[in-house]
Amino acid sequence: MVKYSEKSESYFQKVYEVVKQIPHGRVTSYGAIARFLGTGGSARMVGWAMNASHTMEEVPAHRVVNRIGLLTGKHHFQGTNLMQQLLENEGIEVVNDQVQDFKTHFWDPSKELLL
DNA sequence: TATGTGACATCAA
DNA sequence: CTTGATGCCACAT
Repeated sequence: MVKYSEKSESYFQKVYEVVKQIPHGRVTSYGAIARFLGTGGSARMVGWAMNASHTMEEVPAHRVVNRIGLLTGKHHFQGTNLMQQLLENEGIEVVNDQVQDFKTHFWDPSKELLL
């Protein structure tokens, strides 16, 4: 059972903010977000935050993939291929649940966002 | 307080 | 190159 409280205004909130700031047509990795937040090794936490994201706010979790550009969390979306559809809708080529030219579409918050 | 969990990341063999 | 094992940290029970 992974259904938790509705509001976790903490680390999750920070993750959401970063994810929301992802430019249209770009994707990032959990590790990049985690490192940007300063937690670094808590990349798994980012994914966990995403888990709650779809139940809390409208966070473009489809723009967040693992470091190899694999849509690991697509099963958490409503549809089976919803995540891929969204990415393709933004001009990102996705094949076999994997982002093509991931390095090209990659968006590093610590570099692009620059805080 | 302690234990379990997670949509990852990284290293070793 | 592929597979396995470990670390990691925040949150929930």
